[in-house]
Amino acid sequence: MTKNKIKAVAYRQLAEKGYDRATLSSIAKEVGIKTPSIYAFYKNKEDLFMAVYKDLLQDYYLYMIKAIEQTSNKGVKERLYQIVEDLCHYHLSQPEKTTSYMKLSFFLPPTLNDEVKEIFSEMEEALCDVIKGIFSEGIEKGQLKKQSIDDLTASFLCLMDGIFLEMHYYQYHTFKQRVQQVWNIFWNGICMNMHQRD
Amino acid sequence: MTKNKIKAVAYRQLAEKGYDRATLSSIAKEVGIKTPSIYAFYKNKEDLFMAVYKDLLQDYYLYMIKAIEQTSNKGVKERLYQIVEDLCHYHLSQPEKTTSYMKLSFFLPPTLNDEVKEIFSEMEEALCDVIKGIFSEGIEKGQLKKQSIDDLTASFLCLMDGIFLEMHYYQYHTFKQRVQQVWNIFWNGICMNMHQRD
Amino acid sequence: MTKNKIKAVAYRQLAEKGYDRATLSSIAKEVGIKTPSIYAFYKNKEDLFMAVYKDLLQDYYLYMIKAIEQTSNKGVKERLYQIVEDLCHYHLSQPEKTTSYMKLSFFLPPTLNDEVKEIFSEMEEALCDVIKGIFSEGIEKGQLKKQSIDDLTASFLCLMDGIFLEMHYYQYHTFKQRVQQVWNIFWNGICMNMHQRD
Amino acid sequence: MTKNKIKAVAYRQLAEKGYDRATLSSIAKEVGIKTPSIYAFYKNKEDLFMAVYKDLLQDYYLYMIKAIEQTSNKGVKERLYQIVEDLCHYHLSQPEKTTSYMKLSFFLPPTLNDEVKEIFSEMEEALCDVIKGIFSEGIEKGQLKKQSIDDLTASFLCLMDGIFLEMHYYQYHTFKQRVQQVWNIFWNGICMNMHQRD
DNA sequence: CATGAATGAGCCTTCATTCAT
DNA sequence: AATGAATGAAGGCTCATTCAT
Repeated sequence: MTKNKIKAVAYRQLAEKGYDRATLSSIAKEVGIKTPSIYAFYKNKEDLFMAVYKDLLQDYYLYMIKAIEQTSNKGVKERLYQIVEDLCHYHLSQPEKTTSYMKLSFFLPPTLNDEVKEIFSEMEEALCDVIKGIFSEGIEKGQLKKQSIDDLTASFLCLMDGIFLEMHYYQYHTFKQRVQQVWNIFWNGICMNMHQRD
Repeated sequence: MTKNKIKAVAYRQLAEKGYDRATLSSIAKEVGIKTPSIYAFYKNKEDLFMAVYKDLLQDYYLYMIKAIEQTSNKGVKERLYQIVEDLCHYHLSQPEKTTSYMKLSFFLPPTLNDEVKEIFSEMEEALCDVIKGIFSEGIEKGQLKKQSIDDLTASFLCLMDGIFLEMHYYQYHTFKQRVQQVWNIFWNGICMNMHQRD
Repeated sequence: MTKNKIKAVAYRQLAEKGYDRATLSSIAKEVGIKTPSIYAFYKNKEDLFMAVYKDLLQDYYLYMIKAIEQTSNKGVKERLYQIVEDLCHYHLSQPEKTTSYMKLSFFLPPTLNDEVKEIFSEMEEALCDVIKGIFSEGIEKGQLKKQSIDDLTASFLCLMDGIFLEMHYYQYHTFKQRVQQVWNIFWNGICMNMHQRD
Repeated sequence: MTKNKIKAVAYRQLAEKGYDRATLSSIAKEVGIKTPSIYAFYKNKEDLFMAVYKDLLQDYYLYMIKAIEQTSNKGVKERLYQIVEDLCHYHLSQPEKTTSYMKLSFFLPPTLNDEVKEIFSEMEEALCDVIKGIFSEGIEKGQLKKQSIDDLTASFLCLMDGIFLEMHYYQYHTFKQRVQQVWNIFWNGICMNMHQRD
């Protein structure tokens, strides 16, 4: 279906060049159609990229939610670690998506901003809820020190953001190593360690 | 001096709109000159933004180095915390610089990329060295657990990156709170805590 | 067809004003379209004028070759004279082409130079061959004095160049007269004149 | 004297790039001054190039007149040949002047055209007169066949134009050879050859 | 004399978009 | 559904020129 091919290319070029340099004509050329044909499927450049953005966000969201749910029968530590792992895996396995995602975050054309931000907020909230649930459980079960759940969540999300950013600077191996360390330190900071952290 | 005014405006618009949308004509208009006048001072759009970028990087670098040096007589914990504080202060006190800085990181026009990356690497290396020094000292003095210094440094930088990214999403108050938490957890993960973390 | 109309106008303006002053916008205006429309047909200003040049050279070449071939059943003197006549006729009947042709020779934008020169060389070579053939025949038949064919050809081409240049300076009548004289002198210099030149 | 240096550079660049591409700023750069400084010496770009053109024409004219006069005690053949030689020498020894001269002929900015043409005509007339004188003498002395002096002059000038144009296409050696041949043929066409041409 | 600063005019080019086919 | 043709708007840039210093 041409419509999807257009979206896919738009999305690839968004990652590569950003919104402004991802020209409708360059997209058309890569798809193998003429520029005006795009208008048969999308009202606008804005419209096209709105579709791309929505896909992008939803894709990430669905992936994370699903990944987290699959760990529901594991312990708190495993679950949290799994989330970090999943985050890494998601971005590492499709770096283009990640780049798009970043450009999306920092470089939205003003018009798109509001609508995208809304979707973004909704998603974040949902993800937050899941994570909060895990922390609640951890505290209830005595695996985590008693702490404000909101604080823990915020802290965890911050860690994920850090990792997310670093992914850009470092190469695969270096990156993996760093994730490991940050995780250890994080976990040791929040877990209920009897005499010693493990 | 017009030359500096141009650079300042370019820099403000870079933060606001990014490289592509920071038009020479829009810059000229804000400065209060006509577009071709820019060429009396800068060879190019690229040239102008190269100047902006160099300033940006150098400014940040000098600030951090100086800030760190001013803590040289304090203890390890204080020094590390101070660095985090300084990072925050730097970006919070001049959010435009930060935004520029981010756009710079993710959205360089291809030509500028190499030269900027080089400057960037040099700076990062210098910063790294300072931080490594602090960790060495901490371990020697028995304030930190014995750990690979490289690992500690990497971990600390990752934390700073996370904070850096978060600065964008959250508002002042929320942000400050999060920094606090991340810091606590980080410190507790690395310090030589006798019986209890403080 | 707009594409051809653009080329025709470009060609007229090239003759009138030369490459630099033949602005895309002035061409567009004369054609009755807006400047960017030109880009629907030609990639570039360079591209457009490349097309003009190629046409120009080919047109001249085809005309001369055809004209020469039509004299193949005549004597050497008649054939050579006919070539001179054809050259004059070609340029006199469409002076714009000639002017373009000259500007082309002396004032090519550097980029076009190489490609055009190549075409030009090919053409010249082909024309040379035909003329050499005529001289060979003339000598074999004893109508011309024995002389190096290469020299004769060179000499004849020089004569044509002279005429070509003069066409620019003088008005029709004067010019025609001069051609006559140069031809007489040339022919008398090369023909096998018994006692007297005729 | 800066004024003359400017003219010299203007003249060199005219030869190299033609009027339009010989920018005031590129001239200034080569001279080693700033663009507006040119206006201290010349009212205009047009004014500057008018000066260049006048020099060019006068230089050529003076050279030819002087060269011809120096042969006044020689025979007709020698004198005519010497003129051809001088023409060649003039252009070959300073090819830049020649190129300027040609661009001047074919590519004058419309404004300059009239004034330059006038100077040009005056010069040509003066040169014509000298040549006519030589031919008159040749006929009177019985060295040349009786022919209209105007025709002979026209014919000779045409020969010079041809040579002038060819100078552009061919390299030194080839060119010299051609000149020789054309000259022979020309002379044989006009001289009073008893039984045989020499 | 020389120049730094500034500018109006204009050039080539690209882009998103429209519309008839 | 697709495209050829066309365009308004705008962008980066160069040029000749002016003017105050």
